[in-house]
Amino acid sequence: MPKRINFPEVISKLKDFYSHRKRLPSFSELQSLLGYSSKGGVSLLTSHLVKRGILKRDPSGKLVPTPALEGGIKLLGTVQAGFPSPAEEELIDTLSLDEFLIKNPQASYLVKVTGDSMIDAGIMPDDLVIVDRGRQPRHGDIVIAEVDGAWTMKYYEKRGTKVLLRAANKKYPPIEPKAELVIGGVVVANVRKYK
Amino acid sequence: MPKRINFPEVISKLKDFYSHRKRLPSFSELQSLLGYSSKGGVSLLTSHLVKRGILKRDPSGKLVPTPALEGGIKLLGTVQAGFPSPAEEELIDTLSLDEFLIKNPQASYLVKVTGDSMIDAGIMPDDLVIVDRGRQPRHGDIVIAEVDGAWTMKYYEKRGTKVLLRAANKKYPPIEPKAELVIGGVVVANVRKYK
DNA sequence: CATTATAACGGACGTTCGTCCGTTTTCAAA
DNA sequence: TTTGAAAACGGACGAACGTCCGTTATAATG
Repeated sequence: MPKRINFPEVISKLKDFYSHRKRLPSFSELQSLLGYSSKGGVSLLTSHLVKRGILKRDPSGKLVPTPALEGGIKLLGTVQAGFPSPAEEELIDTLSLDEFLIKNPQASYLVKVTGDSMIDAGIMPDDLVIVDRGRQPRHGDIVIAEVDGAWTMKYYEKRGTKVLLRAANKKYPPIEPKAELVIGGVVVANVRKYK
Repeated sequence: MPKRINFPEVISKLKDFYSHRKRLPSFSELQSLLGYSSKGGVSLLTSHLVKRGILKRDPSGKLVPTPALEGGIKLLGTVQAGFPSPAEEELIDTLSLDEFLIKNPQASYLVKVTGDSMIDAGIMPDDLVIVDRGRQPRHGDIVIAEVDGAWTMKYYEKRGTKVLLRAANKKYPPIEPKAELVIGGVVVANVRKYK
């Protein structure tokens, strides 16, 4: 039996388990997962993981995962910084895109973009935008609005007491809504998946 | 005591618990959370939640959350479809951005974009790109590559046996790497957060 | 070689967990 | 009013859980 714990391997197995099962393994599951033959050993191991910040204990003393386990993504500076080697991976911060992009999960929706009316703002056809409908639009926001019975995406701009809806594409003229302006929500993020 | 279960309220409380604690509540926790005075009642309730697809049971019989609980985001069609009312929310599919965008969590990184070299591809300064470094670049992919000691983002294009790195901005001329071309990874997604 | 610290073993123990089942309450339909 | 179905109560039960602790094994140090 070895004396050193292979942390990268343990962490990767934990990640695997958590991302597939959406819960942490119990001690006995960890036991067979990692090849221990006693629960005591597992107990020691988990205390190390807590020290390292891989796991933590919630108010009631139960083990819960930290962001490091939650299927998130490692965070880097800018491209210039280059890429980390596997050895230094443990130092890197992990981030959940869901939590990062979505403030109000209950009131947010993912909508596929059609048309090129916002292309100059970097929003292209087939992109997905995250729309928060529980948010008051402010000058400069991109909003989903109902215009003449159809829903479109536009910049929301205040001109004195009036409101102007402007596309990010010179092909389309700005719109000044007549009576009532129905806002479906504010675009809080744009997401594009390649391939 | 009522006879009908208030599912929206139960679901919202479950979401709350899961998104904050990263685990499901135990039966006794559910009991006090929902104001039951017996575990039997909770047991009945959970079986309803399983039937409705809010929870499910994993191979070992333990309760685990479905995507509907996992802090994900509701999925809609295109903008034209308009917005759902709270009443019909239960029907909507939920999606985790992490799982949707990231195939290889272990080998993926989030990198902040500097410069405007890919602006015609809709990748703007301060966007975040998800880079998968465990993937072979193919013709047309956007890659992170080391050119003259600096890391940049470019289209990866095959010209016969040679490789051309091309920016999505006419201001920058294409680059034909001389000797070795170091690829840091393939850009698999682009993410922009507003405000 | 002797010393020391860490890791794992192997049980014992008390607690919590979730299921089960008979009973009671509530509501709606007949 | 009677009947039936669904929801919750209230406990009992066995199984699983995680902690604890003394012992043994391993490896690094000097």
